[in-house]
Amino acid sequence: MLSKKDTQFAIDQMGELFPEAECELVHKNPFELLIAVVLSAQCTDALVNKVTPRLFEKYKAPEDYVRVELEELEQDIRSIGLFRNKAKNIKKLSFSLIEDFAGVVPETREELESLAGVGRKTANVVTSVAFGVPAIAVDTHVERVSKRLGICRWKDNVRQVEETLQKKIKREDWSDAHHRLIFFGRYHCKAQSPKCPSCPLVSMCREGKKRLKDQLPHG
DNA sequence: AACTCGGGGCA
DNA sequence: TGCCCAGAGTT
Repeated sequence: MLSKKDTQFAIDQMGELFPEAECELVHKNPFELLIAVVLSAQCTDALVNKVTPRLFEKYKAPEDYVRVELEELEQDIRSIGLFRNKAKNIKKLSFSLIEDFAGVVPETREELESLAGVGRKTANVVTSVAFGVPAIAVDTHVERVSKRLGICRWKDNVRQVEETLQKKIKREDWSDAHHRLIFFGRYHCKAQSPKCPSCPLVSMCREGKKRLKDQLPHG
C-alpha cells in the first residue's frame, strides 16, 4: 500500500492537474443540500443543478414534498435518472424528517442514514458540506482511484476505503482531497480508459504500470 | 453478492 | 445507437 507520504504527494499532484476541483453543490441550507445529494445518486451534479433551481422554488420545506402527489414530483424531476425511486424516497425522507426530527435535517451520519435514499456516501457529503464535519465520502471515483493507486487494498469495502483515506490524509485536508480524488477519477483515472500514458502518478501506480505493460485499455 | 432503477454522455 | 456510468435498496 502507498505510504502516508506518497498518498499526500499523489493527492497534491491531482490538485495540480485539477486546480478547479471543489464542491459543485452550492445550496444554502441543509435541507436543499440533502435533497440535491439524494437526487445526485447515479447521475452527475451538473444534471442535478439543472432541476434544483425550479425544484427549490416550488418546494421550500419537507411538508411541501409530503403534500404533493407522487406523480407530480416525478414529473418535476423526470429529467434525472431513476426519478421514480428518487421521488418516492424524497417523499418518505420528508415524512421522516417531520416525524422523527421535527422537520430539521439531523447532523449525524447515523441519523441521516436512517432516511430513505440516504446511504453512507450521501450522509457523509451532508455532514461535511452542510455541517462542517470533516469526512471523505467514498463514491465510485474515490474508490476506484484509491484502489488503482494502492492507497488502499483492492479487496477493501467502502468503509475500509474511507477509514484508510482518513488515516492517510490530514483531517484539515479531507475536503480538498475528496474533491481532487473525484475530479481525478472522473476526468483522468477514468473507469474505462484511464489516461495512464500522460499520468504524473504512473511511477507510483501499481495499476497504471500494469496497464501500460500488459497493454490494457488506457488513453 | 447480484440485481434493479433510467436518463445522459460518449464512442 | 448501443454501451457504460453513477448509489441505494431489495432479495
